[in-house]
Amino acid sequence: MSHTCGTRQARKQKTRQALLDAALELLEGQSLSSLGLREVTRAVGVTPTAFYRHFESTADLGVALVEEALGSLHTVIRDALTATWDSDERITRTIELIVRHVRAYPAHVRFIARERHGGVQRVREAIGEQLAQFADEVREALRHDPDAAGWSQEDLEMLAGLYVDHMLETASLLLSMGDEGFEQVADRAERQLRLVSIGRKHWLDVS
Amino acid sequence: MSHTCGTRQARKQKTRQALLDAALELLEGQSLSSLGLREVTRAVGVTPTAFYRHFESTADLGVALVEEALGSLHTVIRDALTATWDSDERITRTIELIVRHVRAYPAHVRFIARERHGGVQRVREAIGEQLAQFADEVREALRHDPDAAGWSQEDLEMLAGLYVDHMLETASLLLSMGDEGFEQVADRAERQLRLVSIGRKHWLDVS
DNA sequence: CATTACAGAGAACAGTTGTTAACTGGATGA
DNA sequence: TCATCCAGTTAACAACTGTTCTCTGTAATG
Repeated sequence: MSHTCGTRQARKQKTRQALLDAALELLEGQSLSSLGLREVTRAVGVTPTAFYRHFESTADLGVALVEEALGSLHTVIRDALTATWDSDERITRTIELIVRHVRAYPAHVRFIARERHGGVQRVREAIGEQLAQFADEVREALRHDPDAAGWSQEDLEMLAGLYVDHMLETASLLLSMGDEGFEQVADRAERQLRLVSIGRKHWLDVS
Repeated sequence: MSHTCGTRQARKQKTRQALLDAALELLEGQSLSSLGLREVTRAVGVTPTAFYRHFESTADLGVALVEEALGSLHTVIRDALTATWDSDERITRTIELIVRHVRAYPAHVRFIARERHGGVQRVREAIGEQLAQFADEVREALRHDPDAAGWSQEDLEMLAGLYVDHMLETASLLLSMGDEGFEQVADRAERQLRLVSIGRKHWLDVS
């Protein structure tokens, strides 16, 4: 790597980011548990030993990638939750947000979908924690939703989990489709959310 | 390997199965894309070169594992679909079937959950095809269900997809829990299915 | 200006990998 | 009975892996 410009910390963070970027790109064709340290440094153009200045293993790098990938998703979710749309428009807008996010950060989405159940324990755990936090926020937002008034805490969690899982499932399904299938998948996901929405309206009728 | 007993074909299938079993066990701690050919043969106790008599690569072995793992799931699904329970009992029984299957074949479930979005394309495709077939069967069963009478083909597919995805999500969530969390997860999954069921009953009211 | 801190380079290590080729010996089939 | 087949072995190959140690040059610190 060139030692040409910028302050010390800045240059360090630059190569760190380069390592993350290169890893993310390499992970399009394999899973984290087969990602080699040398492979990453070779793609960046630095010595294998330089890797240790930033991460102590590829699993460690994976955890960093989780924060990067789910950090961007986090803002998207907060936006979707705080917006005050009516029930029907909210579904349409949410799907639109997902589609937009998949188009904007496909590698991030792929990484999360792949490593969520992947072969590296620490990374699985990191993703699990973040997703649990997402579910908590969704549940909290649902508490102030008129369509979920009077629901028990357990039922709110149940619904929040359904939404988070469905979001991830939709995102990774969008990824696996070419651009021509986007609309079809998005439409199906929208109808699925609508079905759930109808179930919500009549949930207290029976239980 | 010992050349001691059985006919020729039988011994060949025996080591083939041993390779599959060993691979499945090794895959509990990593993903397929990092599974080495030598690693598998070492676990079985045969020479690396013997591997080529059965598979041409670990990806090839992975495809074979897909058939084995989803073959057993297939019978479970058929049983659940053909049984004629009423709507409420069907949900309870279905969850019970999933729980039982996860307990009986945890390694199979883990493999499918991990490699469904994993790093090996051919295996992803093989799983995708099988799951699409599952969804087709579910959709066909839904066609004769009174609670889905008058639904369009697209809506039936939408619902079937929701069910298949939810089944897999539930199964892999059960896997990641210790035995003590089983009941809780199963209960939540059951309520989620009930929510969807309520949505089904009122689907035609609005669309 | 002199000193220290430290990101990255360089070289070497033991161990592993996938793959090839030639070989062995017991089951198979005429 | 004898020739054939073929699952598995043996040996060797170049290439690659993670990790350690020593070194270099520049930015930061006083």
